[in-house]
Amino acid sequence: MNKEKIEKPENKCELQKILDIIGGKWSMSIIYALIPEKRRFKELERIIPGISTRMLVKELKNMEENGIVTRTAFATVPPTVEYNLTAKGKKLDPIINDLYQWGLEYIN
Amino acid sequence: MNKEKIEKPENKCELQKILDIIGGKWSMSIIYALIPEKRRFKELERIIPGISTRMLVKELKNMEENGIVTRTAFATVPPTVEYNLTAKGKKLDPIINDLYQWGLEYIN
DNA sequence: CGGTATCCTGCAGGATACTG
DNA sequence: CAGTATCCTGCAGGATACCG
Repeated sequence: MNKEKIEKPENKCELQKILDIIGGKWSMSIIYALIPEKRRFKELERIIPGISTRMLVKELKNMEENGIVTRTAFATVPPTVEYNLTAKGKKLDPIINDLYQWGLEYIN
Repeated sequence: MNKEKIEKPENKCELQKILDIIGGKWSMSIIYALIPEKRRFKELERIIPGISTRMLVKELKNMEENGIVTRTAFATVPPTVEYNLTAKGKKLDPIINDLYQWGLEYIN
C-alpha cells in the first residue's frame, strides 16, 4: 500500500539525526574507503573487512538518499557501478579523520 | 560466575572501536551537555530530551570506563554526583562540534 | 558484477517500579 | 538525588541462496 516514509513529527536533536546517517556500524568505514577515490561495489566489499553484501547495499543506499555518496551505473557486461563522495560527503572527511586520529591516540 | 569481560580477539578497525564508545544513541548528546560545565545526574536527565534513566546510567558508566568522563560522588544528603569530561573527553569537543555544524549546514 | 530475497538472532534501548 | 532491577520489543546486522 503506502510505501512512503512515515514522517514522524519527532524533533530529534541534530546529533541524533547525524547518527542516523553516519552512525551505522559501517557508514564511516565506507566513507573512509571512498575518501582517496571512487570505488566499485565489489571493491568496497573487499576493502572493508567483515562487511556483508546486505549491509554494504543498505548503507550505500541510505547514504545515497542522504546525499553523501553518488551511484553511477554503466551498462557494461558485466555491470559496473561506481560510488563516489558528494561535496556534502567530502565535508565529513576531516571530521572522520579527526575521529580516527583521536582513536589512534586514545584507544588501547 | 565469571563476570569478566570476554576479550574477543577480533581486530575491529579503529572506527568501529570509536563507535563502541561514542556511537550510542545518547553518548554524543551527553558529551555535548558536559562541554560547557560539569553536571549532576538529574541535571543531565533534564537537559537531554527523551533520555531514560537507564540509558543515562549505562552510557555514563560506559564513558567512565572508557575514560571520557569522571564521576565524583559527595556524601551529602541527598546524594550529589557530578560528571565531568576528562582531558580525553575534551579532545572530542571540537570534533563533535564540527559534526554538529555539519548537521546544521546539511540536514533539512 | 552488483545486487535481491529470506530467514534468523542478539541486544540496544524503552517503560516502569523500587531503593538507600 | 542518584541510581537498581525487571520486563519487553524492534530492528540492526549476520548468513545464505539466488538472479539479471
